[in-house]
Amino acid sequence: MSSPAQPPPTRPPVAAPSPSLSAAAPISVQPPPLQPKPPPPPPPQPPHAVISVGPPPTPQQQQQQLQGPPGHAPPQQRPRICFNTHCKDPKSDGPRRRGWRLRNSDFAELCDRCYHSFEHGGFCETFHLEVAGWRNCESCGKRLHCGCIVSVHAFVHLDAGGVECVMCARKSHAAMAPSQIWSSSMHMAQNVADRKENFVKSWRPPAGQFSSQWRQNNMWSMSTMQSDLQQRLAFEFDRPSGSEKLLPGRTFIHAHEKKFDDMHDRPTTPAGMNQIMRERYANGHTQHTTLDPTYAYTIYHREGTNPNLHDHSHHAGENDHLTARKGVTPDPCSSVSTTFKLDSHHPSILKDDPSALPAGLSPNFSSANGPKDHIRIGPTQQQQQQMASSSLQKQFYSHSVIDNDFQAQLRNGRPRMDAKARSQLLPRYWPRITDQELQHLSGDSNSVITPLFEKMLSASDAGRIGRLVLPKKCAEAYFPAISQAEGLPLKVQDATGKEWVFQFRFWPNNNSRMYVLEGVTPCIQSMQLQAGDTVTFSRIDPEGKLVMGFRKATNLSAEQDQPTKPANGVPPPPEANNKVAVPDSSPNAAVPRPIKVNTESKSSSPVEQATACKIDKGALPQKEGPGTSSSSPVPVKRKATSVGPKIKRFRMDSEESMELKITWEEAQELLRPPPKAPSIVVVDGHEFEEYEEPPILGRRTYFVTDQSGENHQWAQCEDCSKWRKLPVDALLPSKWTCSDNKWDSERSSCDSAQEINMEELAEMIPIKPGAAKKTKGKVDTDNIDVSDGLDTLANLAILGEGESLPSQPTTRHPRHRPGCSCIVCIQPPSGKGPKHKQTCTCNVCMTVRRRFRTLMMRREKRQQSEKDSGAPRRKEPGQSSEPVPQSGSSAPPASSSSPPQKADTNGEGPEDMSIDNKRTSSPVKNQIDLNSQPEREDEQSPKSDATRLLRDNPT
DNA sequence: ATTCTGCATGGATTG
DNA sequence: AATCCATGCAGAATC
Repeated sequence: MSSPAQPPPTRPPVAAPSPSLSAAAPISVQPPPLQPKPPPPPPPQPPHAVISVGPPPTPQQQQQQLQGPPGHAPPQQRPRICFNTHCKDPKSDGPRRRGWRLRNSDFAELCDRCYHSFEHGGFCETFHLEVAGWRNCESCGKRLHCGCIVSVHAFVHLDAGGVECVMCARKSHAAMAPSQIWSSSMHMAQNVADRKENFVKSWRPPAGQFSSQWRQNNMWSMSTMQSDLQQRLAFEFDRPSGSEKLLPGRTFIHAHEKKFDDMHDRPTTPAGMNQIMRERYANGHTQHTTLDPTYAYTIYHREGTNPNLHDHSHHAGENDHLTARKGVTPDPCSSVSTTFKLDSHHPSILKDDPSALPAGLSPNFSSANGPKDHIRIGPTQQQQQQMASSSLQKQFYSHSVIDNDFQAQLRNGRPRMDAKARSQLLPRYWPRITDQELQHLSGDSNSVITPLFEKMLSASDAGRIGRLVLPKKCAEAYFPAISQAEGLPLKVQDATGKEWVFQFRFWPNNNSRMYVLEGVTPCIQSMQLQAGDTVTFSRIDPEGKLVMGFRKATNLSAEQDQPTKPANGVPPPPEANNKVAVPDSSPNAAVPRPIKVNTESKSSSPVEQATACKIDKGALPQKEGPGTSSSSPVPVKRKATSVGPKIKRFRMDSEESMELKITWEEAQELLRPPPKAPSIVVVDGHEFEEYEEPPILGRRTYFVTDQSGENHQWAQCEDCSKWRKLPVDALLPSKWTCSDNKWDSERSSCDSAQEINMEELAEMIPIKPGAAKKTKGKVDTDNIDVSDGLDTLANLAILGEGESLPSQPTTRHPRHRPGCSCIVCIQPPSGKGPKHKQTCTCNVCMTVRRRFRTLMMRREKRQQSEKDSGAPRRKEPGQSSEPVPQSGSSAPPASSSSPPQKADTNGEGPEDMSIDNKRTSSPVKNQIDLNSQPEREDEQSPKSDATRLLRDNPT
């Protein structure tokens, strides 16, 4: 079912995100049983504590909010300090009124004067006039403040950049979308039954799972509604400074929501409903001037009735029914519109997108407890709600130019969906899409793209099985609800606009479910994705299409390197590899975006940033990197942990691997012959040095040729960091101090001054004049024009012409020093050019010769051994476990039993060195072949050319 | 023999 | 401790 597909004829062509967010919505609603214990009263909020870090409002607090008319004095225990940092008399007496909503779900308490300013929409003009962040509406030119929490919802971002006041945004949207949206909504409302019928053809939920059935239905026919609903819900969260942040309030909700993650078993209780209502009231979403409070109540009630996230996407049919019962005009249009305003602050709402309505009304009315739940909310509550909503609205949403309430909603509303989603989903699933990316990918400026989630492909996901495991919460939140394992086909569009149909299904697993998308192989392959790459799922509204984008893993590091984008900062440049098909920008651009999607480096919110950091740093090391949440101005209540161990795996190329790489290279440079003098073995008239011990890591030195032409090497004292000039042949241990300077008694103490100053020294060796100590691991390999590293140099020599060390395409070897004329130093990588002479005594050549001796000796031993044993075929050196006879005084197998790994394999070395090269094997290498690379090692099997050459050319 | 399918297992992560 | 989810595995289906 992975074919790019055509949706089943009988099914609506939507792979729309399901009520999921609905999931989000219900989630926000807390069922009674899970009601949190009333936390201790929040500590007094400092006047400037706009970014509230306090605990989320307790139910009691919420209740207070509900009961007390907006604008009324807050509880007495609260500090009577005006929240407005610019208030001239923050401690003035008088009641405190509720201003904008804080990120902790609470409300800024303002003195009477500031409140009035806020209420009349002149807060920013009054208090923020001198503050940065003022822009002009692209349409009407009106000045808009875009830099504070108060005004965050007074404007919308345009797809093409710039901002527009909510009024203009509303107008423009109304002009372009209504009809279609409406038709969509209406259509759904009218044909729910039919659609359901169609849908159910292939899937019929078990009896009693009505809600699921609805959700299913919604998937096909009400994706738009759903998405709208999701967005709407998303708006319930505050978005300070225009960026998403993890709100304490949300966290609070989240904590409870989590208990109900499983939409399949989400309890429905009156208490839960009440909770929801309180919350909504607190959010100021309840009513609206254009709304019928009753209707609003109904909506909430429904939601509360069924906390199931997916229930939000219920079709209009139910809504109508409910409406009728509530005495609300069943007019779809009005209801839709009303719903929108009531429940959502979603961009679409701003645009009067009716489609959202159905979604909003979706609550699972059919749920068994639904009706009862409704009933449980007594008239008193309703009244309270109405009052509260009404007043709250005034309080919070009265700044609008045209429609104060509306604008107020915008201000205080939040793309809850995203925020909520994030609160629900593990950070590793948070969509990390930048506005620019989304914009870039969004061809239709009218579309609102809402990033849903992303997932890094595991080996299994990217494998040929074609099954993409979906994070459970993501699947349940954004994909259609499924009650049967068979699942249902899901239509997904990729970045190129191509549509694919996957089978969205689940497997029973440990009393839970494991959601998978089947048939993704073709899509994955078309995107050329592999394990470690990331796929992103987003939704395009109002179409409600699911869009699947991707981001290549290779980009991760780059992304991670990007600086974190400030909350209101300029969007970072698009990531080249990010093919996220979901332009989110839309949401961002056209409307207060449900989510500031961003991801790590581009996170705009502290939380995101924190997460991002974690992803970055942690991601390398993986997920939970060092918590960076500390940097967040707001206490992040959720652990911004996880990026997942797998991610770590995939990002190994970053810091850790680099660290390893450096160490590796350094190790090569620092190899020293073992302290014990080598034995001299004579083979075929050639003397060979044979070391019994493996090489050691010595101290790094720099070889220089002074003005007089004399060669020296410079080493730094471990203790005092002074540099000492040493003879060229000095081999230093890894830990070397001035006291070990046996070559210069005058400077054999750290008390002795350095022979030359750092500036002079810096001219000779690659050190920074000011650097007392050079970090070992930070040595720039490019500057390693002088240093030692027998193995490296030897390999360089051995590799000979036409071949250079894998990562060091240079003609210089670690032992290189000015004036060195060895082949390694003078010969270009191509191998062409002057050959070093047979009499060359450079380190390279010497090492090569040494290796050659070892090899020859070994070979002789083997031959002798074979002769003795009569073995027809000699064993490979590496396989020989027999003790190697010592032909010389003590020429031990310089390197245990391993074969000469790196004897020249190309046989194309310089003529005079060719033999040596071909037959040389570094004793060092035999012990520790730090130069070797897996690939090369593979090539150098016991039957390697080197060995063969040795056999064939014993001389 | 290979691929598909469904489920189980267990390490990793979260609460 | 509970949960998630990457992966393994066995049986079935298909080539």
